[in-house]
Amino acid sequence: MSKQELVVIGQTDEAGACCPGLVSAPLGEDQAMELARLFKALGDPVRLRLLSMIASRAGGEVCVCDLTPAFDLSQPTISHHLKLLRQAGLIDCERRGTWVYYWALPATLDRLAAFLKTPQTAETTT
Amino acid sequence: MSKQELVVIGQTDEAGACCPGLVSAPLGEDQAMELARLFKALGDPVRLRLLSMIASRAGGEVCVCDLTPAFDLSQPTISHHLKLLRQAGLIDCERRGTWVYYWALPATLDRLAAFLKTPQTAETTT
DNA sequence: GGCTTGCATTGATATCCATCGATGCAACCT
DNA sequence: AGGTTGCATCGATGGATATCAATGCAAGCC
Repeated sequence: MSKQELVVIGQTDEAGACCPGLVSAPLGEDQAMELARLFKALGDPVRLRLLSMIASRAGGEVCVCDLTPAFDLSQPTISHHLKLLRQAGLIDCERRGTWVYYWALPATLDRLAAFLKTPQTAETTT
Repeated sequence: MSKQELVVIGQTDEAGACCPGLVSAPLGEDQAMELARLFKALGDPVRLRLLSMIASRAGGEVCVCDLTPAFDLSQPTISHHLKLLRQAGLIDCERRGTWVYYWALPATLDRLAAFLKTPQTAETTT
């Protein structure tokens, strides 16, 4: 039997607080749980479209009244998905008068992107 | 320059380039559905750890017999998660004699990373 | 105050999913 | 052939989740 041992390398958090990358070392349980929460928030087509509509908006902000009619879903359902995206730290919102405006939090997106990136392209970040 | 020399299998998209990025333009329904399937596969801590264990392995391959004992789960459950990762195009496997070996498909990971990456992070610390 | 609009919350429900034990199947080993 | 090991598949089940109608709540308007 080829019983090899998978030793979890010490999570060397160098220059990055949480996770040095999916490929660099096996994930610990805690990190996996936290990251899975983020990816789960992206694992729905409605939420992906919502996030994309918010993040790609030129002014950086979108009113909910501009998001809801783009879907064939009820208003509470859209509100529910926006809440999940907000709880995941992907977007944030603010009420301004009658309307509520949402904007994207690119730090979380970049963190996930860095986590997924395989280290085959050598580059130097500032 | 800096042309990618990797043959990206998953990008044989007849409708042109699949997804230029989450931030560049609102996602269509079809693209959102396909990408959500991928992110959903990553939205589980067990699958994230499995993928990390596979992708971080030096030789590039891991035997299932090395993966299963790392979890407090039954063998069918691990097999189920591996199947989902494989259906998502994140890993692939091959039977060699008695054992089955899994390896990562970095093209899919890079595609997701590129999709999440924001154009340029301009120090957004409000 | 009373009415309307925009959005969030609640409660209910149908569907999905992670997990398990049992079983099946392929390959190796006497 | 018979037995054993490694892994996948099946069927069942409890918990999570996406969705809706109804309702609540804040803000503007009459």
